[in-house]
This record gives sequence, C-alpha cells and structure tokens, in this order.
Amino acid sequence: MAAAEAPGPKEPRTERGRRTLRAILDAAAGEFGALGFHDASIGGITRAAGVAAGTFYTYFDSKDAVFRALVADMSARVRDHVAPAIRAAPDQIEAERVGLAEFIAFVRAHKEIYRIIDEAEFVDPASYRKHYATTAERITQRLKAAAVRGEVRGDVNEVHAWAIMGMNVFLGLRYGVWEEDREIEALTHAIGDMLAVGLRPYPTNA
Amino acid sequence: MAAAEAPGPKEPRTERGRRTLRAILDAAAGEFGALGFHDASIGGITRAAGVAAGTFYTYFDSKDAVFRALVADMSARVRDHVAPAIRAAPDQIEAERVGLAEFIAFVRAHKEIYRIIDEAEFVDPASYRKHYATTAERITQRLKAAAVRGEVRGDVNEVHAWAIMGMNVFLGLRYGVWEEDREIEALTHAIGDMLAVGLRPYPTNA
Amino acid sequence: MAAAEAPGPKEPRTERGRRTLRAILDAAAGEFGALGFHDASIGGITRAAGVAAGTFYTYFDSKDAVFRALVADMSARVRDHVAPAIRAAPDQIEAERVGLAEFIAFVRAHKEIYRIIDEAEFVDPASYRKHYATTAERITQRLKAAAVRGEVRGDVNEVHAWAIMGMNVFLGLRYGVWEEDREIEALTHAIGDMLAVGLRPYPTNA
Amino acid sequence: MAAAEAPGPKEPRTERGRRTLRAILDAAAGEFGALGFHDASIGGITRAAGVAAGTFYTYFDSKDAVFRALVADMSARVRDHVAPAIRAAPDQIEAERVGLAEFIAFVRAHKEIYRIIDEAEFVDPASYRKHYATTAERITQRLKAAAVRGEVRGDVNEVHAWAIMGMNVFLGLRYGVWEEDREIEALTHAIGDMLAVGLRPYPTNA
DNA sequence: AATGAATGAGAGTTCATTCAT
DNA sequence: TATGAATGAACTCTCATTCAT
Repeated sequence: MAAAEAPGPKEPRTERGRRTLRAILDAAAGEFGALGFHDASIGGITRAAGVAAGTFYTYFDSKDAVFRALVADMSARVRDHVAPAIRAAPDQIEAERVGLAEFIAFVRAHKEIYRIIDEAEFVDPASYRKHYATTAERITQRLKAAAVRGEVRGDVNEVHAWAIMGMNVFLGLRYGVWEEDREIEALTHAIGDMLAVGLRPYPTNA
Repeated sequence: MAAAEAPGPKEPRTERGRRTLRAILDAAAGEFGALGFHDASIGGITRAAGVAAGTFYTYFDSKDAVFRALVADMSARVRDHVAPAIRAAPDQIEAERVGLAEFIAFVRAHKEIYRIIDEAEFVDPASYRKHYATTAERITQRLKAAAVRGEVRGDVNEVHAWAIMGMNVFLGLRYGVWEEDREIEALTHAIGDMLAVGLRPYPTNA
Repeated sequence: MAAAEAPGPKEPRTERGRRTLRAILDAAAGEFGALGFHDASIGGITRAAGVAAGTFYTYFDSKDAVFRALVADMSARVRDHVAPAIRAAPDQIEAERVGLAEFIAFVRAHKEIYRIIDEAEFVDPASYRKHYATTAERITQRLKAAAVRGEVRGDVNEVHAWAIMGMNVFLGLRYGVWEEDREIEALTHAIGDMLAVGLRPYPTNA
Repeated sequence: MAAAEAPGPKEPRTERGRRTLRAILDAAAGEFGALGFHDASIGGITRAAGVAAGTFYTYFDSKDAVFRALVADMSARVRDHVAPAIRAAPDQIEAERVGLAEFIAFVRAHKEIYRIIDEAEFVDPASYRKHYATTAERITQRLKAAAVRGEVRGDVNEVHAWAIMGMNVFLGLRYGVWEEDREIEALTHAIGDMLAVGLRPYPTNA
C-alpha cells in the first residue's frame, strides 16, 4: 500500500471513511489520467467521487499529496503485475522478454497509470526518480545475479538496466498507449533477440 | 526553423521586432526549463525578456503557442547537433554509438531543452509525438539502409528504432540530466557492445 | 422567476447561500444599471455585494450569465407590475391606456431596469428578442380577444401589437427615463385618444 | 456631412488622405455593425481598411470618436433617404405612411446602420438623444403644420411624435432587421389605418 | 501620411484551500 | 465525518493608444 509511505492519505477510522477514501482515490486516478495533473481539479475529483469539496481534505493535505499517493500506488501495481512472470522465467534473457510482454499488457490495460507515472517527472520529481531508480536497481540486481549464474555476460551493470528500462518504457508508450498496432509477441521477439545475443556471455560470443 | 511550421510566431517585419522575438524566445526557454510549463508565467517571460507584458502577444497567440514553437525549435536543434556525427560514422553500429555520445553531451549542455521536450507529452502531445515519431522514423531508415549494406541483421524495423531511442532517452535523463556520474564513454561502451552483438547480421551470429 | 429559465444562477443549498445570491443579484442590477454592461465589472459587483471576487462564480458562470438572469428577472417584473391593471380594465382601449400609464410609472421608479433590458439588444440579443417577442405576443392575444368582443376592429394583428409596444417603449424612454417633464395623464390622454379614434380631424370623426 | 459636427474626423489635406479616411469609415461601419461597439476593435477596423494600426489616429482621436462620427453620418443618411418621399406626400396621414415605408425599406437595405444608431444609447447617449430628439422635433413640426391645414386634429404635439417614432422604430427592428416576413405594404396598411381612424370597431367608424 | 512595434492597465476567470455548520 | 459556501491570489489575454522611424 502506497499509503504506508511518506505523507500518504490520512488513515480513515471508520468503514464509511474507508469507502470515501477509496472513492476519492479512484476518482483521482481517472481525473489525472484523463486530464493530466494541471487540468485535473479537486472539484472534478470530488464530483466524480460523489463527495463534497471539503471532504477531500479529510484524507489528503493537498492536490500534490493525492498525486504522490497515486504514483506510489501505481508504481507498486506495475511491479506487482510484472514480478511473478519474471520470477517464473527459466533464465534472465527470458525474464526480460516476459517482463516486457507483461509490462506492455499491463500498460494497455491501464493507460492512465502510465500517464500519471510519467507526469510525475514534472509534478513531483522525487516520486518519479524514486520509481525509476527503484526499478533500475531491481533490474540491476537481477542482471548481476544472472551474471553470477553465467546467464549473461559478467560486466553487466546499472547502465544496462537503464537501457533496458528505457526500451521497455518507450515501447510501452508507442505500442501500449499510443497505438496497439503490433502484437506483443512481435515486440518481444525483436527485443528479446537483441538482448539475447547482445547480453550473452563473452565466451559464447566469440 | 520552428517558425516555418504550423502557426509559429508571427514574423516581425522590422529589425527591432526580430530582436524582441529573439529575446522572448530565449526568455521562454529559460523560464519553461526552470519552472516547467505550468509554473512558468508570461509575466516571468516578458520580465526576463525586458519587454512589456502585452508585447508577448505581438508574437505569440498564447502560452501554448510559444511552448509549441520552442519544442519544434529544440527538436530541430537536437537533431542538428547529432546528425553530423552520425553521418560521419564508418558503419551503423558505430553511428548509433556516436549518436548516443553526442546526444548525452548535448543534453548535458542543454538540460532545459530536455525538460521542455519531455513536458510536451503533457502540454502539447502532438508536438511530443511528432518529435519522437520523426526521430524513430529517421532511425528506422538508417537501420534499413544499413541492413541493405549488410551492416546489421536484415529484419530490423521500427520496433528496434523505438527501443534504441528509448535507451538513449533514458540514459540521457539518468546520466545527462539527473547526475553526470558516468563518463560518456562508459555509457557508449556498454550500449555499443549490446547493440554490436545484438544487431549484427545473422550469418555472423551463428 | 428567472432562475427557472435556461442556465440561471446555480441554486444555493443553504440559507446563507440564498442571502449571498440575493446580494449579488441586487449589486449586479445596480452596477449594470449605472455603468452599462461593459463598464460594469465583476469586481464592482462583488465589492458592492460585500463578497470576495471568486464568490461570484459560485452562482454564475460568467458576466454574461448574470446579465441574462437579470434580464429575465426584470422582464418578469415589468410584466407582473403592469398585468393586474390591464386585467382590471373595462375594455381593451382602456386597457392599453392604463397599460401605458403603469409602464411609465414603473419605468420612472426603476430606471435601471429599463437600461438593462434595452442593452440586452447588444449584449444578449436572444434575451432581448425573447422579452419583446413575448410581450408582443401577449398584446396580440389581448387585441384579438377584444376584437371578438367587438371592442376593436376585427383585423388587428401582430403588427398593431408591435406598433403599440414601440409607442410605449419610446414614451417610456423619453418621458420615463430621460425627463419626467409630462404628467402620465397627458401621455395616456394623447395616446389613448390616438388609439381610440385615430389622427383624423375631429369633425370627420363624428 | 457628419464630419462638420462636433469633433469629427480630422480633415485630410491630400487626395490620398481622403481615400484613407473613406476606407476607415467604411470599415468602421462594417465592424461596428457586425460586432457591436465593444466587440469591434480598432485593429479589426484598420485591418479591414487595409491600413496600419497607427494610421487610425491620424483621422480620429479615439474609438468613441469614430463611433460618434458614424452615428451622425448615418442619422443624416436615414433622414435624407426618407425626407423626399414625405415631402411629396399629398397630406400628412399619407406622409406618415410613406415615411414608414421608406424607413423600413432603408433599414432592410442597411441593417448595420440601425444597430449602430441604437447602440449609441449606451456608447454615446448624447448622439442617441440628439438623433431621436431631432427626429421627433421634425415630426412634431410636420404634424403641427398639418393641423393648421386641417389634415390632422388640432391638439397634436410632441407626444404624438414620439409615439409615431416609437412605432416606426419597433416595426423597423421587427420587420426590417430581424425578419422580413411581412410586405412593407402590410405594415403601412395596418399602421396607416390605425393612424387614420384609430382602433375603434368599423361600425362606429362609419 | 503611414507604419507597426511597444505599452500597460485592467478584466474575467480559476481553483486550491479554509472553515463554520 | 461530511458539507458546500467563501476566499483571494494569481494568471492569461485584450486592446486602445503612443511613438520612433
């Protein structure tokens, strides 16, 4: 739960409060996703949530605060969606392949999440950095562990992680959010190949 | 020239006007880069440009309009900076390597440009899409031509272009804008290697 | 009630809100009446109403919207003031006479109403047309009913209604708003006579 | 020429200047007629006239000044158009009838003139009053002269003049500017009759 | 006589946030 | 906990007018 981090929403004490908070969060996701941070308004959110304007401040301190909570929440949801597939992969190259596939699938199903996380770069840079830094760190760890196992070349590092993440994000934007004019398979095929050969251990390379 | 596109700035007819327009554009780049689109204000721009508030509207129809002009202008500047190095490269793999190097260098020298282009995703999606679609198209052409020459594998396509672009952009953000904690060479080395082996023609692959 | 029509003021839900709306409407009538639509300002209205600038927009969407509401409201007030006297008249000729008398009296007591309705021709033509079209229609009906009763000639129609209305409005402007240099009686006498027997010389009338 | 009155346009000294002034006046008539005083802009006028913004001030001191000049000019044009027909009428009742007919015809052909004169009530009340006061005075004189000749009853006065003027103006608005859904003849027939013999039932009339 | 860039006061409007109920 | 009226700072944009050329 994102709420656990930083100054998230104030915890409701009653069941009724819990429902209200949920309604506000959902409405906020819709509003921010559809209009972007600046065109979204607290009024729009409370209207969509079916509560009075003032009620918003029972749960959040500011417009920025909901946004932050939302980014954290969504960041977690992306991770949670992709993680199982990656863990189940037989090796690291395959893991990156299915990671991309799951990521694209998730993005297609939740386009607003994508917009929100990306806009954080301008609204709340800290959230944005945190999301990508954490993700990059995770990838780096995976790669290094794989290197130890001999699945990928030994010099993999953070740079490779950022590169892979960049590929995924841009493919997600282009083929997930903008236009779904390619099969996910076609994407993973092209990229998986690129990674497979590119990242394999040097010896095998020769 | 940005002015050539769509409804760019109104062309000044006198020398004095030309100077004023230049001052406004420069001030706008600084303001948008430093504060982001929404926190930037026309007042801030005109103040920085040393002209009256109303003068802004002699050249632009709206805040959005300058922003659009700026994105177009900067998109062109990035391209113009990187293009020569790419053209001079002996082969395509090397071209991508120096392309990344030049891109990172440019980004480090013009961090505000990066912010502006990226924020376009939320302020003026059309500009943003145009910038990246055009760039991707250019890369795709280069790759295909290289494939014909046998420098890269034969099935390269748009997907590879978007992947490469995503890598570049994320590395630019991380190691160009956020923190310059890696030598450019270290980046191109890692990535160049990844591409070199990954994109090499099939026959050689076997 | 103006509020019943089209997009009138947003209905307040509390007593306090009702009082504020009333204050704004009264202030607006004063401001528009005194300065005319364009020289009137929202700031002037809210200042006179003793509320903050933004409060205005709790009840109206725009400057045009209050104006519209005001026109509808005043149109109704004129009608409501004149109607009883007309209904009480023994016959139609007399009805027109007292109608004019009451109209002049009302205009003298509420000069700003006159200004507002008239300026609607330029600010919100639809309101203006509606006001006069409705009034003309009402007169037409009265005349036709009177014709059936034999009180006026049988061929009366809409054209006569517009003519009578024009007379009333101009006399209201000249002797009600501009200068009160004639007794109301003097006006109704002249007009009543004119309507009753026309302008032909008396002898021929007999 | 309206220019002779009050602070009209500054007289051009050259032929070129005369043409420019003419162009500005025509453009102003179009602009004011189409948009109304407040939505009309000097920029719109100069653009339509094909001259630079500053040139306007070579001929007029202010926006109000053109408007005033225009009202005076148009007031004169209406009068000049209607006068001959009135003078040629055999008697006063007939004069009013053809006066109305000519007025409606003129209004239909120059709808913008109508709007401009009417808006003067709010933009430049002095011009407006002057126009109607002058017109009323003229009608009064005609009526009194006719009374002396025995063509109309002896007690006619200014009040009758304002009443007649009101009829004409409203009929002009309704059947000249708004909708031309009645033959001019139908209007003059109804009104002429009304003026001639009043509204009392025919039987009594005989 | 004409140009067109520059001015700058001023207006309408938005909306995050507060607070009495 | 919820309400919704009230706040007021801030912002974008307009346009009549001036003036150097």
